[in-house]
Amino acid sequence: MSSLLSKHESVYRTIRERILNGGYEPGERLVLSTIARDLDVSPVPVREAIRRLEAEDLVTFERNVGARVNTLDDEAWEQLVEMLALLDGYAMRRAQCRITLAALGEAQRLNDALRAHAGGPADQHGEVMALHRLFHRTLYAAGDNRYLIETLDSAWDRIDASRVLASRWPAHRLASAVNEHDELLRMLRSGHVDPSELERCTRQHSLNAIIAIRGRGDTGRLDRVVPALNP
Amino acid sequence: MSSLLSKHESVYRTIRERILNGGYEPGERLVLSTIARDLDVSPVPVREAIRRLEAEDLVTFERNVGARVNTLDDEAWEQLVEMLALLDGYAMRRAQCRITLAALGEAQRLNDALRAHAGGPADQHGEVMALHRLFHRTLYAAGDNRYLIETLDSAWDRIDASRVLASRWPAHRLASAVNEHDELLRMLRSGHVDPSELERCTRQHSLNAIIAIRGRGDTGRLDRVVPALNP
DNA sequence: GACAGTCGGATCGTATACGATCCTTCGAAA
DNA sequence: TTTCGAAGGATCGTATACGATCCGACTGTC
Repeated sequence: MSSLLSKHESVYRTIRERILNGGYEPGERLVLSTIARDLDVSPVPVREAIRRLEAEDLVTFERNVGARVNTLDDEAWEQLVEMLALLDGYAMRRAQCRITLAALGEAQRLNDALRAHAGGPADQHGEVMALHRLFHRTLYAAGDNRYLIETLDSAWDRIDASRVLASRWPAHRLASAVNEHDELLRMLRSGHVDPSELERCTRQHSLNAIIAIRGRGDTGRLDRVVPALNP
Repeated sequence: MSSLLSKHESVYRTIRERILNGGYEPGERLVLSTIARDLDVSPVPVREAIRRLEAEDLVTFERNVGARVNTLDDEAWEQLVEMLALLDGYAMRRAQCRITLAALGEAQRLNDALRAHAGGPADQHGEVMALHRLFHRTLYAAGDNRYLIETLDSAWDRIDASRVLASRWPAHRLASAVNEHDELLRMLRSGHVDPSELERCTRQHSLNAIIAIRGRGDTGRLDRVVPALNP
């Protein structure tokens, strides 16, 4: 007789879930004994769960003090997104010669669903973020490199946990992003696009999120170099 | 009265060290109670250490069975190096406009030390690998993006742990790598190199390691496209 | 000889207990 | 009023204990 998940595993998933969708805020303290009582387990499996979250850079643990949900200042957030842009762009390059028609169709459906939200009520931010992440995930999963996918997922997790996009993504950026997605899908389908060019455009699409959050405006275009983050 | 490190922390470092430099082989079992006795602590901090190593993808833990040092098959190894090439190339691009003369000099010294090993006895493989990794680390640390650096370090760790380079790096590859390093340093110093070009060449340098291990030969050149891994 | 079933040792999983550390609070002296 | 220091509570850190699970070996049957 055994449950499917060990206690440590289910505790891990529960805490992680709460961090990612705002149940625990950035900076919030995670007290072992409190969580243990809350989830009806002893502190031991909770400690193990927190160690894993620490290794994933979702929480910070200070000896004899305890754990807190990580916060991201503006500079850290931009550096993280910059890495995500890099990985996403390359994953797209790999996807170009591997993606199936089914995956392309799925991505198109997700982007159409996103378009339906553009200009809509701002209180569906959670759904929009989930759709947007799923759109990208569908594409980079087609790139079929385990390490790229894991690192991308991990980066997205930390971005979600930071609540930066959830609280500061400008509403008008969504429409631009949807158009850029369409453009990327066109490039994928065409079959005649230089891989380097596809990678460059995909990277630029992600970097545009930084520019939008910085409030420098938003080109919504991939076909020219926007103010470069790195000359 | 307290020691500098908690037991869990020092256990973590000890195990990690052994995994990285071959004290524990890929595939080897890590038995909690044995390690605990060996390091003179109770099994509890050992479990925490193993959880962290699991989250770092250095070991795999199976419920009710135990932990093993991770193994990398050829395909996984190539995918990991491919990601490393991507990150390293971009870190170099960032470094181009940030690196100091001191860091450039340090990198040159490390590469000169590497050159001194080329053609030398093959039993100094450990030192060569350490120098090589340090050379790259000096450069991408200059890129000054915390996430790039952490992800690169983590990827190098897993590559070291796999023992693939330690056991299969062809001796002749070292001389080529040293020349490529020189070429990259020249590009960094010149100040007139297109950032995209620098990134491309740096990426290619890392990808050449895959080609060398595959045994397809080794161009030792960065100025033309070698048989592409991704068209 | 092949196979199923049972037993036992090895190992993991978690609860509990208790000492160690930190941080806040409160009070007394300057 | 400010500062120093002691006391107490909150919380962490680790050892120990013991039940649960897995796996290999042994035995008996066909």
